[in-house]
Amino acid sequence: MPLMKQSTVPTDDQLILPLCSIFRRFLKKQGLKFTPERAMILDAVLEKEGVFEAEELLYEMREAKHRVSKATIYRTLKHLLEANIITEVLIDSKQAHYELSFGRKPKGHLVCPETQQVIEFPADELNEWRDRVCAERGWDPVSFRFVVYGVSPEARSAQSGEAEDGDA
Amino acid sequence: MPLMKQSTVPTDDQLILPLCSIFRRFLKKQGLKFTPERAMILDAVLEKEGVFEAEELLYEMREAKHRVSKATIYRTLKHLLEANIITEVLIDSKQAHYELSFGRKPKGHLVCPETQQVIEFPADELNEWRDRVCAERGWDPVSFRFVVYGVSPEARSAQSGEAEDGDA
DNA sequence: CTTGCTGCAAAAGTTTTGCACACGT
DNA sequence: ACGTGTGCAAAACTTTTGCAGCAAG
Repeated sequence: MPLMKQSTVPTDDQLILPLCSIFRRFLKKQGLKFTPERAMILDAVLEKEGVFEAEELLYEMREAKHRVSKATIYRTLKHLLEANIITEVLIDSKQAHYELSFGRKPKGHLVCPETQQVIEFPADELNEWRDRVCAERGWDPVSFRFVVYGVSPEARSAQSGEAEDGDA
Repeated sequence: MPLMKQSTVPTDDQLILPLCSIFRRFLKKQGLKFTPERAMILDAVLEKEGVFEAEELLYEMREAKHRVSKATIYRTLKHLLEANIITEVLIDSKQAHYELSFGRKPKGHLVCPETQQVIEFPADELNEWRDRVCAERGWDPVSFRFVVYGVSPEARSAQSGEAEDGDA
């Protein structure tokens, strides 16, 4: 495989350095600083596959003996959002869920409330919807979220045991 | 167009009675009771146009001299969700937003984070997406949420005053 | 009557903030 | 050096829950 700049969707490893500098540049532009804590948090975010939560990051960084406070995690997530490196995924209203989004095509999420499963699926075609909906009203499109709720096979089998519904 | 039972979307007034009995029937089926508080909350929900929050209901019912506690509102909203009379609209992760959904076609939501505006738009065609996404993975489709984020014209003009971005 | 319901206030869970000190730039 | 950042713990907020008395079926 010959050398290529970064054309197709890069793997995680290929992503780490570019994202690091992108974040750095973003921070500098805002007059903010690139601290070890922020670097560590970005690293932790890059490790994650799919959706994650703030508390999850905190826990994993503690495991890895990295001392970062909850407050710093929340503060940094905010910057990562502004830098468009991560995105909020709206799964439930109780808690924020995030996902690495930099350089990736838009994704939808298939969620099973019973089992808490979250499956990602490609949803780039919905950009057309996004643009049309905005255009029709004179808005500038920014992004979209598409979440499908369903019953996963796992939930369905788990459900078998519980008689409940019976229609009127 | 010959006579039809209740084909088109009914107006709010037409909705009140049916929904009341539907809620009643739902409660009975679950062995729950139809109390004045629950009736009042359902009424308040029917008054709302578009998206609303729990705290909003509480406030408005206080205004109307209806004594209902916060706890009861939350508890009732939960039942209304189960009865499929209202739906959670996922706009941000901080707070739950609800919307009357009974007998209505699926809607999408256009949100401007700057101005807090929320505009509803028809999105029934996305049911096909929902079904396809589920079918491809052996899930049973339940529902979906489609939220588009954008900058509203109002936000754009408000923004004019603030110089900030300038690219690197 | 029996069982569930309400209100209150306290609890729980997530996210934010004030402050004193420490550290990138 | 200056201006931000960090950790900690307390605060802020939304939502849930335990309990004693009350009301629907």
